[in-house]
Amino acid sequence: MYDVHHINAMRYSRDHKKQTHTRLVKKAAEQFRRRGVQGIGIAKLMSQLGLTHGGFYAHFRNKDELISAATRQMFEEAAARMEAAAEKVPEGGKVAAIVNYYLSAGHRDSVTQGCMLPALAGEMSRQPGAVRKAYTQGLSAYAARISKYMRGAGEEDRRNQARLLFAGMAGSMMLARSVDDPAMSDEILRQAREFYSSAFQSRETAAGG
Amino acid sequence: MYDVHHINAMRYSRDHKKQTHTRLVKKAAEQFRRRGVQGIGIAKLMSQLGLTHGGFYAHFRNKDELISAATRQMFEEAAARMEAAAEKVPEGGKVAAIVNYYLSAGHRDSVTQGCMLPALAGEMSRQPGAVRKAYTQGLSAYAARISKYMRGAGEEDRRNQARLLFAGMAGSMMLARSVDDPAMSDEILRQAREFYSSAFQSRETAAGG
DNA sequence: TGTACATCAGTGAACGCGCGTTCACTGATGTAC
DNA sequence: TGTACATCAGTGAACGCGCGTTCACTGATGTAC
Repeated sequence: MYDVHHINAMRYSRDHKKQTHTRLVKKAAEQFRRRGVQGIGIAKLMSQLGLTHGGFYAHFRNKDELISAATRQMFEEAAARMEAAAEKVPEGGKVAAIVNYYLSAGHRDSVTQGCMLPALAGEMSRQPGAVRKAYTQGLSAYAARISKYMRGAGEEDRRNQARLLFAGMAGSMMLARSVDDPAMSDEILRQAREFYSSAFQSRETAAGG
Repeated sequence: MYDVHHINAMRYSRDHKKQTHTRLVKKAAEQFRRRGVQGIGIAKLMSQLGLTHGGFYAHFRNKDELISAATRQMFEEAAARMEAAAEKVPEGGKVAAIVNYYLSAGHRDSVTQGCMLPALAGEMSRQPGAVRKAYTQGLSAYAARISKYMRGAGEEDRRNQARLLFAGMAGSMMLARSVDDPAMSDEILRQAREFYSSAFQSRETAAGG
């Protein structure tokens, strides 16, 4: 269904532009998390790919479209990481594994690779409609992918549990990152790990699985 | 201990400048929450007070000092609101009152008057040292003022409980504000109210009132 | 009571800078013949 | 195999704009005499 029918005339390899597009979205996803959506401009972003700013508009109609694409990318990345953390442990420990991974010092210290919620959700309420739409869909998809590890009466309930858990963990991570004092930051994470892993037990544990 | 000794030569009333200072901090606290710290500039802020931008530097050395002052103001305001919500109800219901107030649609819809955490904590980790210091102190003072309503073995434990509760509620409020869909937003708040008011019971209830 | 002067909160032009966006262009490539 | 041409990802000058900050100034006031 791609436009593969008129592949003719290209400067670089067949899918060079697609690769540039991908690199751009990934770099944006990193930089937005590190500096905030307003904290990094098109020119700086493009120069970090070895390109100049004018070329940006061959890939996106405007900055908001890039923000939307980066938002989808960030949710997708984070969901994959959470699944990876959960898949490493046996049934019954999966929620604890997710909580311990999410609320780890490693996750705190790698903002550019982590969940977007602690870094960017506060700014999302100030974004234009198109961005918020992409964000809301991304968040729902995120909760849906985590739901399989949660306790709950049905799929919808499990998704709500996942959303509640991630909202809470995002709040604690946000505080752990914003605070001045490293010891306080560690304490915030430690207390949150304890609280959330006991409050949300694994689906299988609860079911006796 | 004020500089009241050389009160001479003044255009307006005796404490006119102090009043302007106060108005400026309050307006900044509103606008920062609504638009983000980078979303409102000195010129716009001053013009909202009927003043011009140049006068700003008679009140603050730079924008960061205003951010610090506004941060203290926001924590102070929020703490007072939480105490007011708690004082309205009898012993045993105070944590529930705080949770229900914090996670209300009213609080969600009045960003400019609400707790700064859902609106600004994400940006705080990107602020310069002086701002983060004021923020960290403000947060600790906030937790200390709420601690009297919390369960816990000692004062430190109760402060930690308050911080954990507010981190979690801030995360849920942040999601409720960022999401596109009003029904989803209401659901996020409803589920969070249920979860946090049952997870954190009042000090007096736990102690047997 | 009347005049000269000092005070200082606030004014507004100017600064260098970075932003998002537009657009005429370049030049390496694949294709047609 | 060799030449002319079409393609198009990326270039870079230019746009209008808003930012934080500086600084010489203004003008209403209180004080001194």
